[in-house]
Amino acid sequence: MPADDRRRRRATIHDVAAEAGLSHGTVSRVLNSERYVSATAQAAVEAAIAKVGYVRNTAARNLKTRQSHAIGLVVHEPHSLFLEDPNIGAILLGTNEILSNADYQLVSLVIDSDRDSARVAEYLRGGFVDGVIIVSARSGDPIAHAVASIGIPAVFVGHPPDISGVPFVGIDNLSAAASITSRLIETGRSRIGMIASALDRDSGQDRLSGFRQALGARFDPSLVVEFPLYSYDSGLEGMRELLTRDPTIDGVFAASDAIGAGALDALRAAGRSVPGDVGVVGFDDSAWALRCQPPLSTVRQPADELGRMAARSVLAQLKGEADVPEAMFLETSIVWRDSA
Amino acid sequence: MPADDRRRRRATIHDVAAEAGLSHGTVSRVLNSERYVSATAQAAVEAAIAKVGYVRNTAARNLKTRQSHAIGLVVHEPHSLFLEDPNIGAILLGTNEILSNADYQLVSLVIDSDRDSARVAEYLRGGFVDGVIIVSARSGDPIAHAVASIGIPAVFVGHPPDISGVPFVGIDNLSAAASITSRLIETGRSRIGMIASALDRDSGQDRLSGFRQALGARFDPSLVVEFPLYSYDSGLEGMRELLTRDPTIDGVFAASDAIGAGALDALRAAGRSVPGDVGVVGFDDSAWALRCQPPLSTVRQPADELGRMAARSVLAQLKGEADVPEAMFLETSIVWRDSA
DNA sequence: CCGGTGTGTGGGATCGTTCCCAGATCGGAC
DNA sequence: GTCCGATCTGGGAACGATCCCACACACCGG
Repeated sequence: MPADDRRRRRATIHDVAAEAGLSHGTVSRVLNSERYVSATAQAAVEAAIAKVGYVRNTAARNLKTRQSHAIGLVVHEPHSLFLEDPNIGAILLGTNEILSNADYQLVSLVIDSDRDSARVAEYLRGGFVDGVIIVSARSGDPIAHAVASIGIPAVFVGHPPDISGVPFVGIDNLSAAASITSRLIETGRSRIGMIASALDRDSGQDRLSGFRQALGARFDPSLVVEFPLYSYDSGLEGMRELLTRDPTIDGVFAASDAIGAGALDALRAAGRSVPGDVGVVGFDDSAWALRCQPPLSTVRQPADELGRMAARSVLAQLKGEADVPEAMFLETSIVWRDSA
Repeated sequence: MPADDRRRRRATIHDVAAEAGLSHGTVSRVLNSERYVSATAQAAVEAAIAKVGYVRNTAARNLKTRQSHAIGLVVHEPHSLFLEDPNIGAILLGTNEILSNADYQLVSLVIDSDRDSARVAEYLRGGFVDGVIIVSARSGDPIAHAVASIGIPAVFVGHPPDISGVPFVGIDNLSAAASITSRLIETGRSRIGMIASALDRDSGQDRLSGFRQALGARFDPSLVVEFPLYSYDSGLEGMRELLTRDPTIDGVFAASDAIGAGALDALRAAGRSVPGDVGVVGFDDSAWALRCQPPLSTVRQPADELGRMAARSVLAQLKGEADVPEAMFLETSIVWRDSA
């Protein structure tokens, strides 16, 4: 391909119109599959598009329609956890699948500091995105409040306890946690602790509540330790602490698989066998669960589907659909492996 | 904030001009920090911008300048590995840091099938991005060739063996591999194998070559197994195979930390102690290395800095800088832990 | 035969920038 | 005093879509 061929002006809607022997108005109508286009015109335009190699100029479209055709995915997590947490990746992939099929672009916005937070809020206000999907918002999250005040279509994946009126998709963390805790009880464990996490989020709170609910009268607050992050390190440290508080502990509910993996390693280091001496269960059914020694029993949550649902919800809001549900829950299930 | 305030037309350059008592031309000059703007005009415009809350309309700018102010990050990996490989995440974060500071938007393009490949090539041709950063390209990669033919600014992170003339950033995989293999020898191992991977990429090839070079005459091809993916599963399976081929094996170089983690688990399952019976070393210094039992000795490569360098290179090309270096290498170092 | 409704098409105005050209002002050199 | 360059400013013309209005035509019922 010669150099000047590459640099050649890209074909516009007018070139297509000229090639098809029609007006640019008609071409535009075909492009947007509007009504009132004859079959012959349709065919002529399509042929012309193929012939001149036309690709729509997004900038011009965006300018005229005052839309960006982009959706922001706000992830409020440290960069390190963004890489480590497989749920976030799965949500991202699911979201992207739906959006790219609908001709929308996904823009990831990671917030790791207050400075980021202000920058992202500014970005949202600037009209760079038509809608937002917010993952793992904490209570008091400035972005969540900014979104509510800007009034742009938004969805939460999980939802902060202090915001209402914004749709969200999620799972029933409470019953899932209660359910997996019950099975820990049923397998004969009597001294059961929990390594809780992210209590400033609904997921963290609800998992703790479910645990408490399942144990009922047997609930012992001294057997609950709490850490801010759903990370391996939290599990390592949390398990050490629990062993100190009560060496006879024989069951542990880890608020995430990463925490569970840390707990298993801490137990091994302390010379306890799993599931012999101590039963351990996790949450997420992420890659962590499979790679543990022994593999972790856990709650399976459909993170990719969560992402898809969230994307569909913003798109529906964008289309102005009236009946966008405010709450959407997805089913979870328990995967029973060897750790309990 | 009342509802109609929210929906109010966004301020344009003309509103700023009116507020400042100047022309829109002058405002534009301030916005783009061009020459020939008086200090008073500058100040007046800045004050007006703050007052009316002006944010530049990207669509209009992009339309006029025929640029998108976006850079594509093409990752040629299965979705699953995209989530699992911490290097890719670190590269993404580094790239994003530089680009967002330079007012560019990062667009991630994951290729997981031939269909994706065609879609992405079309996307690049469509002018949606001004430049591309290509991660983990394989030899014969259609996107890499498409980029070369479209003639848009591009950089490889690592580089495919069959492309030249396109800048790339990378590390010296060969000497790093040779170096870590040498220390395996120095600690007294005599039957040393390797779990190689990704031989269709320069990184995979060079790590194997380095291993071979370090062993010299002691190199035994029967102690090398090879898998397509740098994954945990490759390590698990590879180690089992090596143990079958030679039960007296006492040293293993895993081509990545994920592979190393798999190898460790396979060794444990086979009842071998590490580093007692077998010494294991990895590559990457990713989160995997720290979480192994025992922690993995490995090669540290600065993946985030790789991403930053790549971003800087595309930006330099975009600015039309003449002296953009074609090859950029970053230093690696060896992290000595307990596994060897 | 006429008015009304439903289709299909053409072409102008518009979105909010950047770019460029024309003109104004100001020194300094001759 | 004149000329020339440098500095600064104003305003018109794009960029390439979408949207809307005007118009042409077909068909139908009364």
